[in-house]
Amino acid sequence: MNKPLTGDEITEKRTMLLDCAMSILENEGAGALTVRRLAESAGVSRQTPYLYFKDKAALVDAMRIAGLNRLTETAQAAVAGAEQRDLVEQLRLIGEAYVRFGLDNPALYKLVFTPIRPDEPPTPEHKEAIEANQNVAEARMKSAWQEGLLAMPPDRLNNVFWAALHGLISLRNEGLIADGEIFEQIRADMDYVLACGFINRGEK
Amino acid sequence: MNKPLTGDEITEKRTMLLDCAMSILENEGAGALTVRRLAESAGVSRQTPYLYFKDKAALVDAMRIAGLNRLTETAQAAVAGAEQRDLVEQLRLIGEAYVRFGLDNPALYKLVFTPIRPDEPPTPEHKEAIEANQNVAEARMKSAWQEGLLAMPPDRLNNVFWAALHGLISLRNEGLIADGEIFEQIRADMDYVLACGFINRGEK
DNA sequence: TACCATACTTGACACTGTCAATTGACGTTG
DNA sequence: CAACGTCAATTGACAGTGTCAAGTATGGTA
Repeated sequence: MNKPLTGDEITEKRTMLLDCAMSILENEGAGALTVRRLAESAGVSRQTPYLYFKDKAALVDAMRIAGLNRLTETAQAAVAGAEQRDLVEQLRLIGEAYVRFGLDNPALYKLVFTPIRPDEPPTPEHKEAIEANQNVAEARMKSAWQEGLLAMPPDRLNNVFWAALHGLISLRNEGLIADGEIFEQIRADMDYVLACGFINRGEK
Repeated sequence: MNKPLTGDEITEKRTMLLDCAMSILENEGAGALTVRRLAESAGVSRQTPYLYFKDKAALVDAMRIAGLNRLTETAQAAVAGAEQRDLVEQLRLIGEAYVRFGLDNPALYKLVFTPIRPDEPPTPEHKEAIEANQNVAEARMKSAWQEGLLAMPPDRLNNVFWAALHGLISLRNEGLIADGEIFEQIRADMDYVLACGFINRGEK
């Protein structure tokens, strides 16, 4: 190979490397995620990842965005068939999908929400991915707001809602909540938060 | 020096090393926190820290616990003179101290709430420190619960309360909330969460 | 005075991220 | 058609990391 790569070839190899990195992260933990290990696992030479990612930090950033998008899709899929149902019920489904994702992919979840370079601001792409992620729940809340169902502005309710989920997942990832308890807990917490935000909840 | 160190000497040197590590973390960021750098800054030889901490992970664990205790003390100090005031107001003070701590010591805050070894459970000492930290707010909520002021069990309200704070601080640490906004936001969010948890809030 | 337990230091190693020089395969051009 | 030049890909090298293991030195004890 000698000629300049087409844009497609570049993104293809990038996603190939990203997938490899993802499976290393899931299967062997964050500690095993090293550039050399990635190169070996991808069947390329040591330095090749640097042709597609400026840094290791850039690689991890890309992983973060990919993980975030995956989380967004998971949440969207959770409400895919329930568009007609109660808004509160939809939010419950979203929250549950969110927590399940955090439990199923603890390493990825932590990676997604742990910035590597605290000094530098997040890239626009990253910011966009986060907004898309938050929007899954927030869009529902905006609908509810327009229908006059909400006791507080939707972005604020979404903050509290998301923060409560995030806090619970973090607590569990630190081993401070037993696996068995967390699903009841998340359900009850969601109910409380939503009860706080909605003027009158639907049923049961 | 040749004779066995007394327990006091050991803990003295341990805390000396811990303080050094803390100031490195604050002044130069987490990336600069290396064992060699710590040794140099403490005026001892490369390997000396290993005489007092089994691992680098053990050192960081100790820092985590120290930071957690410092946070606990900060929160306690925030309500020290306000024991007689409204419970909701006390919780506001605690929450504000909490957020202020997170903003003032972002590196330490992140360290405290980021487990290094996700596989191993937290040590008893760490667990104890976390419980003490959570207890600052939870004790107030238990009082309120006994006075019949709460709409939900105190531990659950505390979960939501703490998770909302933690989520907000994390968001800011990732640069997703501007510094100027966060204090109004935290205040409003606290009000909402407490309004959710308390049957009837105090005043204003 | 000789010893020796023990705090501390230095040597060494495997491993990391990453820069710089090298290689090697192809389309272009003389 | 052959020499070239371009550029993906590889390998060499280096500083820096955590940490084991061997060495050094110091001061109480026999």
